[in-house]
Amino acid sequence: MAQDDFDLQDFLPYLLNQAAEASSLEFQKVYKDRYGMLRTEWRVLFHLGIYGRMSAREIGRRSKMHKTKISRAVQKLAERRFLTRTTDDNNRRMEWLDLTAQGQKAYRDLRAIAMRYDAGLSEKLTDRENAVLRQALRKLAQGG
Amino acid sequence: MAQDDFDLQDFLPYLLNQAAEASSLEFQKVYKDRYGMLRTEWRVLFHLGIYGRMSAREIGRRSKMHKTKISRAVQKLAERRFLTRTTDDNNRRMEWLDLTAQGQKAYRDLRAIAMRYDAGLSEKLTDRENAVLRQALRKLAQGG
DNA sequence: CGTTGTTAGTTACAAAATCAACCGTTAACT
DNA sequence: AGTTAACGGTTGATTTTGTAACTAACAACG
Repeated sequence: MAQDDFDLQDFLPYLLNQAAEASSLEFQKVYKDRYGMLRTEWRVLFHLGIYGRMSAREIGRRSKMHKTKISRAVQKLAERRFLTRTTDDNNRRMEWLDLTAQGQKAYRDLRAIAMRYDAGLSEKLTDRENAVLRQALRKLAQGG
Repeated sequence: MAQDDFDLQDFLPYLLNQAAEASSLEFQKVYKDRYGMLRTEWRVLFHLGIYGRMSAREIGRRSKMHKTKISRAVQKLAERRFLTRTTDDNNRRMEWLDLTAQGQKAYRDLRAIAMRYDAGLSEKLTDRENAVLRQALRKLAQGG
């Protein structure tokens, strides 16, 4: 009984959010239940796993997460021995973050799950939809 | 200096989230600064504005928001006289939610902004990308 | 040097989301 | 009717996030 020609399902910010939430749900269960991680935490883990050692600032630049979120995620990951922090000698404000062996292991485990999970999502879409979707999302993610 | 063939930018849950966040940012500013609303609140407002009178439960079913979020959003919107609540005579557990004149006005104002904003986002994409994107997102949003 | 500004990261406090337990009402079954 | 379960919605405690103000280290400029 629509009273209106505007449709929430066509409003991109809403639609994107619905899709994002629906499609993170199962993966969230894994990193949460199996590793007790938060979204921020697996993101930091993945940045280090994929790109190798970097600083918190650099993770922020790439992920657009706020520095306080990252700071707290790093703290927790360090407590749990998933990463180590080493202050840089030339610039003692910054720290290099490295995954420990344990961190690498968790990363590889989660990565495998992520890949399978992503493949499962892709199956819901045609090849063309997959290609165009990812392309379009990248444009939108850039912001501006 | 990737060490890895897995790319975060190809992982749909991540990519969707990046796009969702980037694309809600400016709209958020509007409903927050102009109406002091939370995301949950404009969503409730929009559901009532678009589809007309309904119960909190029905909003939850459609939006997949948790009932506590909705309950609190409804409270705030009622306090601010954007909607009224009427308990159903045949089932006194439930309430019918209706926008007040003031609520309708806020809705129409925000809807106009949303439409312009959505149009702006669409301009970043080709027609084909727009069509395929929305189609694909709807599939993903359904979950399962 | 000394002041001022910037950067990398942390902390404290307020705002919001989550989770479980809770009411009052209705439905289902005996 | 009497008991139990389910429903629609609320509340309170805890967790997580967001915002601002804060270190400590460095850089730039006089």
